[in-house]
Amino acid sequence: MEPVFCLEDHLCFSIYSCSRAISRMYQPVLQKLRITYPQYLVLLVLWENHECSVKQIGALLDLDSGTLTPLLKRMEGKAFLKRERSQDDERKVMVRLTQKGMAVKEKAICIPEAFIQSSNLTMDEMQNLNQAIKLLTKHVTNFRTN
Amino acid sequence: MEPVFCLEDHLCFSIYSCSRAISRMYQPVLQKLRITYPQYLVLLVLWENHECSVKQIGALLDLDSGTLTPLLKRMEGKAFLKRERSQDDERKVMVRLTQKGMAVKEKAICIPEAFIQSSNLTMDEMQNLNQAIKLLTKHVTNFRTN
DNA sequence: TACACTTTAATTGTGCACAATATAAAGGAG
DNA sequence: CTCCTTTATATTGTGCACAATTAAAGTGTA
Repeated sequence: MEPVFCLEDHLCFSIYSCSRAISRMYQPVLQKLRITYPQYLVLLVLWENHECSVKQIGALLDLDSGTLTPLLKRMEGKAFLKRERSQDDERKVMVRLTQKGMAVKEKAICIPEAFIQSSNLTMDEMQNLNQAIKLLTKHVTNFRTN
Repeated sequence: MEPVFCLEDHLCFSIYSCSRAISRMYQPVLQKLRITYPQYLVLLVLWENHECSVKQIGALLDLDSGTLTPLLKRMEGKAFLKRERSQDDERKVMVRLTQKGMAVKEKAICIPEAFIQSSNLTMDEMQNLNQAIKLLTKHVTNFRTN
């Protein structure tokens, strides 16, 4: 009838909807660890790079200081990490995991595993989908509406 | 090194990230129409079904009243729609587009078009990706972490 | 009819996202 | 060494998301 405005066909909607479905699926596990999904992403970054500036975390997760500053403060409040100004460059705030922050890693191992199981995808399908979506993100990001 | 916790390989992250990238891409166009992305989704629903209960909108968009009630009030405030209690069933709030709400449709035509262009995907690729993501959403939604 | 149960919205509270602005430090150019 | 620009974070304000609770209307059944 009106294919252009059919909700069903909106890829943007299925992606938006999928993203929320995933974080709802994660919720029970994350709640046990006393973190949220975006906080889990920050931990992923810090497990890979032991010390990071706010800027670096933002670049990796594509989040700005308006999101990260309060989020990191909450995580510091729960003793997952420390925030302190860099000595060399007073503009930078360096973020570093505490023992507790490093320790959650063991308990979080089930999270990517649960997702892989729930997804019902083979590793190949998963990687292909991942590549396709990353490419889409890249195109969408670089696109400027005249 | 540690494939399980590599941010790069997290499909959940690429989906989350893509979703935000898309709504940022839409932002300039949506701002001209004085709506947000979730509000655009509500309009998509109402362009298809002229009158809807809050419940029905929520079922289609997978959003609850905690999100929809204030969102719909804002849209009512901007005269895109009317909210009123159903006569038959006083529990239901029926939502109906105003002339203005219907009229935006013409101006919004560029939104799905811009997305299709920006995505750099053929119609086939788009539909395949859409199906894949919907299937993933379904699996993730039905999955219960023991 | 009385009463438990279900359904539908609204409300409350917390935590993102993100635009816009502010502030302070760093890094030049002259 | 100044002035100017850039960079890094913080702050403010608006609008989602969503869990949890409340309240009111409908339904079923003894």
